[in-house]
Amino acid sequence: MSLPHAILTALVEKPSSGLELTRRFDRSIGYFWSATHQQIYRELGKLETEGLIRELPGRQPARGQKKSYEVLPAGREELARWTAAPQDPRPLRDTMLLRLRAAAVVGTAGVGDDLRRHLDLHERQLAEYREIEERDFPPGRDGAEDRLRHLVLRAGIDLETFWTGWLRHALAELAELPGEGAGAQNR
Amino acid sequence: MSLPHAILTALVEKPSSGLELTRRFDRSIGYFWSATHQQIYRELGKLETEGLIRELPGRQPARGQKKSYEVLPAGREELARWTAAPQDPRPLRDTMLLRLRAAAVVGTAGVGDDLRRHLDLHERQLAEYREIEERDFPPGRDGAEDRLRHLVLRAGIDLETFWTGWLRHALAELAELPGEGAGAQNR
DNA sequence: CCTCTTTGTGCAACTAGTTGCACAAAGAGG
DNA sequence: CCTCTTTGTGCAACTAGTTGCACAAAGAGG
Repeated sequence: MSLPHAILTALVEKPSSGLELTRRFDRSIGYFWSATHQQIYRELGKLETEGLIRELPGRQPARGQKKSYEVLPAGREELARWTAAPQDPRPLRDTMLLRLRAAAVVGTAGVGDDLRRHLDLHERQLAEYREIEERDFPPGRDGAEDRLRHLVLRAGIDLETFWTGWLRHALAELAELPGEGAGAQNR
Repeated sequence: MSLPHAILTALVEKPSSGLELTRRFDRSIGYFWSATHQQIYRELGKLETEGLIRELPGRQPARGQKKSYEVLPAGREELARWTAAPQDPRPLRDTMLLRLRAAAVVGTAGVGDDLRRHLDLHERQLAEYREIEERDFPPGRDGAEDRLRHLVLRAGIDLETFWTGWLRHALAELAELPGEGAGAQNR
């Protein structure tokens, strides 16, 4: 439902080839809408046949057969339409929360290690977001585009802040419980 | 990947029929692993043929042909195994963030209303979580099961707190931007 | 009694997302 | 030159999740 619009957004920001898009998804757009390169190529094909994007003209095939795409007016309209349309937030699906709930009935053996690992992952992600913030959003810029993008980055930062805080709390709770590691069984 | 384990967790907590599970997913487990009744029935079938759960014996068919299931030892083992196994957090996919990023290039017309609507939804969810907290986790309880479940609820509360805070911030930012509602176009 | 609604279970078809390759061209290292 | 790796594009098969029904039994309302 949203991948085509994620790609349209990326291409409006800057026309790109499939691989460039893949890279940009890994670094930026993908922070809140992840996609694999296979998904991206498939979707580029669809968007092209639907007439929302086209191959950038005036391009030598360069290395490989690298094709670059740009967004057509119809694509921009579709993106604007989609952006303005109301949408319900998608229901949460989080494995770690589910696992803790499961641990309440089958024991907490093993989860502590993975909580620590997740804490580390989220700390790295948070650090990365902060670097991006310092680099791309120095104080004093206030174009509309910058402010909106900063707002989105802010969400990422706040989310990771929530996770690191909560994971630390979870680890502290777990430490107080009897027999983690020994394979605590309740009932 | 995780639906069967969500169901196993729910069934270990309390044996149930398909409909009861559906209700419990709407109220509790589903807060962090949502599922439709069709998914649930399908999965119950699979879990039964795999020998992880079985129909509760000694049950009159009551009304309809209501079948209740309970977890077998093999199911409990599988759940414990899954809980202890390391798993990567699944990449984020959030439509609202994507839409704001899109709004940065195609204009913010229309998003304000939906931001307000989302704020309202998240505020309700937060209120609901807080009620559950007051009702189910009065101060002073500290069985391991309760503490773990409380921890999970805490994550829900903190997440909704993040969303309400961020959405308010987003609305404030948007109000400062030129020409929302008039269909702001950049470039 | 007879309809109408609610409760409960489920199939079928579809869409979205993932996994596992395949393969061609170009450059790197000997 | 010849292999080996990297870059770039993509197909095919699968798994997970969603949507749209269908239908039967029980209870509610006249």
